[in-house]
Amino acid sequence: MNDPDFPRRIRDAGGRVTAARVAVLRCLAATEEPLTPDEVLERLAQTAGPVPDRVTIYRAIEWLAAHGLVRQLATVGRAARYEAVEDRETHAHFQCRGCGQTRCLPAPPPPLPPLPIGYVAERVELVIHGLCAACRAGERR
Amino acid sequence: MNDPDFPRRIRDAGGRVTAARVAVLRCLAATEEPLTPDEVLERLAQTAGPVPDRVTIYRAIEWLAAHGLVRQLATVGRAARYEAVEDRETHAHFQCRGCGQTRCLPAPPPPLPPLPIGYVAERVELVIHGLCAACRAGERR
DNA sequence: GGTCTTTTTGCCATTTTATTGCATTTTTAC
DNA sequence: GTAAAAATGCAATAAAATGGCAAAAAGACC
Repeated sequence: MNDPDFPRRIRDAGGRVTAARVAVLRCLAATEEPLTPDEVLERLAQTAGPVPDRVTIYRAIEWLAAHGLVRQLATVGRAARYEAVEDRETHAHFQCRGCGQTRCLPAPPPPLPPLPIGYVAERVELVIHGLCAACRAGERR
Repeated sequence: MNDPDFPRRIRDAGGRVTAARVAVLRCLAATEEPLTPDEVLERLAQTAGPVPDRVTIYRAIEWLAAHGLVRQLATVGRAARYEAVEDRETHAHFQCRGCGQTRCLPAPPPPLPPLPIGYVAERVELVIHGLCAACRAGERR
């Protein structure tokens, strides 16, 4: 498991420890599925304490992403989705074309194809497009 | 190689053959890299003939995607990106975190991880996040 | 704890990307 | 050529994200 001391992780990254950053990081770390900024806001709104402004959420996520505590996923939806960076095993992302939901799946790390010269790879992401159980049941067949 | 008879492919998909659909499909098929709707519009604007409205481009892409002639990629950028569906060899997508550009790379098809029951996979996409040669040179090191 | 400096936040306005409604035009079948 | 169905253009609207700036909070120092 990862160190759940979010304030320390933020301080170690060289930033100020603010309520918004801690709340956003905790929210993303506590969630199974990657969330959009608005989904983070919704969840924080249901928690005790003051709710940060939407713009603050965006900026907190931006800062967390720039400092490697959170990462943005490749998605087909309109809104960006983020997940906390944990050192759990590698995983892929399933994305439902029906409801747009994204969820993590355990998966071995895929092989890295050769890149053009001068290019550097920093991360490899496997995205499985398809239909989730609920959406499949909902489609007329 | 693929059949370049775009009107026929559109008719075979069960739709009307319109100038906008043919132009959008041809544009995407003629381009190395996946394009955003606005990039498609830019390119069509530089071509001879009447330029379709932006909304028409959106709707043409939507129709083409719904009928399997075009597909939307998983991206981290703000705008959606599309590529023509060709039966060329499988490929991955490289996405530069500097300039946001997306390009195709030849790559073997990645293994499909097991899915939760009830889920169906329709496509697997491999996304390599990193820096392109130009952006890497631009970053201070 | 009090004071100072720097960073972050909240609010408002704005931009970018995408979607909807509806009258007009185009496509296709006959 | 004509009629029915579908697609388009235009204007308005929605959704997601960003920028500017004054007020507030965090951290460093005493």
